[in-house]
Amino acid sequence: MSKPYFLAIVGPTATGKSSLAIQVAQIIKSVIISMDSLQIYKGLNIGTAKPSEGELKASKHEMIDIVSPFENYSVSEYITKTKELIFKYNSENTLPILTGGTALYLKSLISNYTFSNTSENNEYREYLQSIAKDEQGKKALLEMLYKVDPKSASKLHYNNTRRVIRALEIYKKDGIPMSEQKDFNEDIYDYCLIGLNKDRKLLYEDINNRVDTMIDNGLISEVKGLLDNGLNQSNQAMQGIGYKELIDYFNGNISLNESIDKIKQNSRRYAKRQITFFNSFNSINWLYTDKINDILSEALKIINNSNIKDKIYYDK
RNA sequence: GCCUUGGUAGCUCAGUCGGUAGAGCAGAAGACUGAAAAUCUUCGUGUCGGUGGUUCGAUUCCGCCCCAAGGCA
Repeated sequence: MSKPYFLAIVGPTATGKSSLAIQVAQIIKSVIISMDSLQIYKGLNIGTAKPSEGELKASKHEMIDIVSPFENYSVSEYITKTKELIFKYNSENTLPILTGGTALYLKSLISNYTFSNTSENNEYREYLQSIAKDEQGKKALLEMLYKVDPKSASKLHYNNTRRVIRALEIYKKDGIPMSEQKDFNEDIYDYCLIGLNKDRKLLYEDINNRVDTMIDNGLISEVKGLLDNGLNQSNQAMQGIGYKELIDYFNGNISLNESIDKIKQNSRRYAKRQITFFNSFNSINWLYTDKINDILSEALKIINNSNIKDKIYYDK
């Protein structure tokens, strides 16, 4: 029996992943599964660079606009849903194309993280948070983790309160440390990974320009509208780049220009973090868009030489 | 033209009572298991404006020059 299979097109923001994915999807009669932690939210369109209506019509897209911006969403839910989609499309002899910049989603999928059954425990989180008020408290929290899960603790810095708390939360659930959670690290999928990147300087220029375009396209009124609907900075969806900075502007903390500069800066830093994370996947075929004329044919070449080449059906 | 205050890291500036200098921001590198566009870690050599002088030794004191801002004419 063959393994489930997919193609993924990844990379930092503003490298043309979506556009390439749509082109490939049309050629190999495929379907796109978005792999983006913010495009899942309804109403966040301009700031998340969500595909246009035309693009959404040109190819079938999954995992876009699937939750209300008032709700929280997690990797675990994403993985569960995406697995189902991969199985479903494979059963129809279709190669799904995962596209997006959320590296954790891809990593969780291909490492087959189980995430156990330890969902969030808000009461406990608040209690732990109250301990971590100052440096002493943060160190104390990490000490608590050392007592129950030294392996996880040794990998964490006491300042990374969020992760320390998460590890304690997992232990609290049923006494099994995070580092002992069953982890099926076997390759359960056949996949081909294509990464898009470009010269850092060019990438940063493109990011800056894209932010200006988003502003021209009405990002400010998009954020205003979301705020008018009752969202605020405490909503998970509003922590996205382009949203939190404009909220700071609307709250009167910074000027509009400062806000826009901050959006550009945070986008650049984000892109760098994405590159770092994706670089840790050693099976990515990188394409530098500033060095290659015909990205599409290069991408197709890679796919046709990959271990999923038998899963491509040009006509149906 | 004269007076005043400045000229130190990409930027804003601190500092050296004379022993070749350090913060914030920017930037770089990295980590990543139910918030991931999140969260976190590490990284600071630069003709101390130029040039002469004093000195064992000057970015620091003195002279002159250049540049900038403000004031007076």
